[in-house]
Amino acid sequence: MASARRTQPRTTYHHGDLRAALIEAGLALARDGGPQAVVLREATRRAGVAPNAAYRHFSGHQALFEAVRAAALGALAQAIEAELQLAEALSDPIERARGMLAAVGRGYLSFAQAETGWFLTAFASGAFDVELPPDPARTADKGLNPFELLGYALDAMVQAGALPADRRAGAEFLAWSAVHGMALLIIDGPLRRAPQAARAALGARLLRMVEDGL
Amino acid sequence: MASARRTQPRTTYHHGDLRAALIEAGLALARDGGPQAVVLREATRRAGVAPNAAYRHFSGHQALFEAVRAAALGALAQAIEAELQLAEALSDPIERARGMLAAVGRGYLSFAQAETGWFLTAFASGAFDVELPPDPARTADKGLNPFELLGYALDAMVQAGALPADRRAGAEFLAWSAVHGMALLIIDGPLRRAPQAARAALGARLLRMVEDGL
DNA sequence: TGTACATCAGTGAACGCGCGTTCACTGATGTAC
DNA sequence: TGTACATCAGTGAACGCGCGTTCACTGATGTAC
Repeated sequence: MASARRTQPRTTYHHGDLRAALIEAGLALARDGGPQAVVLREATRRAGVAPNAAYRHFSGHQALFEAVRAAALGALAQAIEAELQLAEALSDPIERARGMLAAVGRGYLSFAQAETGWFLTAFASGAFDVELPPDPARTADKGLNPFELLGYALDAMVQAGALPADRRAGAEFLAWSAVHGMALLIIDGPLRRAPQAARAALGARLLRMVEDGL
Repeated sequence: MASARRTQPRTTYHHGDLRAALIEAGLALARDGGPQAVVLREATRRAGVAPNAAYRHFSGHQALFEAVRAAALGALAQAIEAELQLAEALSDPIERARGMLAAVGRGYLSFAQAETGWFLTAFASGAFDVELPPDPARTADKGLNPFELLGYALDAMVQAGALPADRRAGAEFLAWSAVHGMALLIIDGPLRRAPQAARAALGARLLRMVEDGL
């Protein structure tokens, strides 16, 4: 079942960059197994190394997991930022701001569907405490985490006059709730078997609801 | 750590109602440990019975878990229905319908906070397939699951003219997304440490957003 | 009403599993002189 | 430039853990005659 799929055997005694290799392996495990699949022993197997070698680089399983989670969160940030960039190019300020908010939502929902394992890993218990990883390859350009990107879009809404300033406070939580909830309905809930088109339509409707309702 | 806390030893060889006792024990485990804590061996320990005795009543761990989950879902339905009943007493039709929708949301959010373990168990992977348990003690009066209760409130909205009929279809998913997402932000997300008053205020604001945005 | 016996609900002991983690170790690296 | 040696990154073997599950069994129940 859990095939080892280790990389080609090393020729050197030292690995080179075991820490990165373990995170990479953990990321691969998370990708198609979610948080539960991030298993220290399997990560070392894939890195072609004895299980206890991991303890040179992580204090234990928990520490490895946190690193993997941070990386997954970084991947989500990158996905959102990619969507965001398209919207930021718009010239009309209001359209631009609205587009940005929708982009964050769309990026979030697409990522949840395209990278379900990472998504669930990113938000495994306690995930919201996690800082973005300093690794520039995984941190998106703006250096913001997904939550902060949402705030960024909301700020743009206020600046453009598309959102009354007195509704700005706490608006992240409302928008995030809606989108996060729908992501879970899609991943594991009643929308699990809904066709892609139906999901997309509901997603768009949800984003409109948020925009109107904020 | 996981203290056995078994009930007083049996005097009879036969247990009496082991099936119910195991579900009850599983429910207790879920209550303060979430879905992960529903462990077959521990449930038998608490029922004062050998581990394999469970196999007389359940095909395996999975089947026991499903039963526990169904019961947890039933408890949520009951909590929602209790809120719902208050709102149904209102005389003005529009106020009544609006009150019902808000009641479902409030019931959902309160349950998530008051019975976090059960809440997470009810929505553990694949939960939405689960039928309500036939056990009348756990099934709420209307015999509807939480999702259906939400639909019931939305129907009332349409009947009262508080929601355009053409927006009715799929409205469950939008409302559910918002409320479910906020429940998770509260349980495990950035609102984890928010004071109770702040949560309640955000919850009310979220429900208003849903109502306006639907 | 009493007895034979099939059926049912439990017991006791053991299994293999894969995990995270610890121990004492060895091979490789790089720095001081 | 060469050598001694501290330091670092890996190895190999083993641990205990608790789990779900299986096996052959025994005690209790209830039904047929």
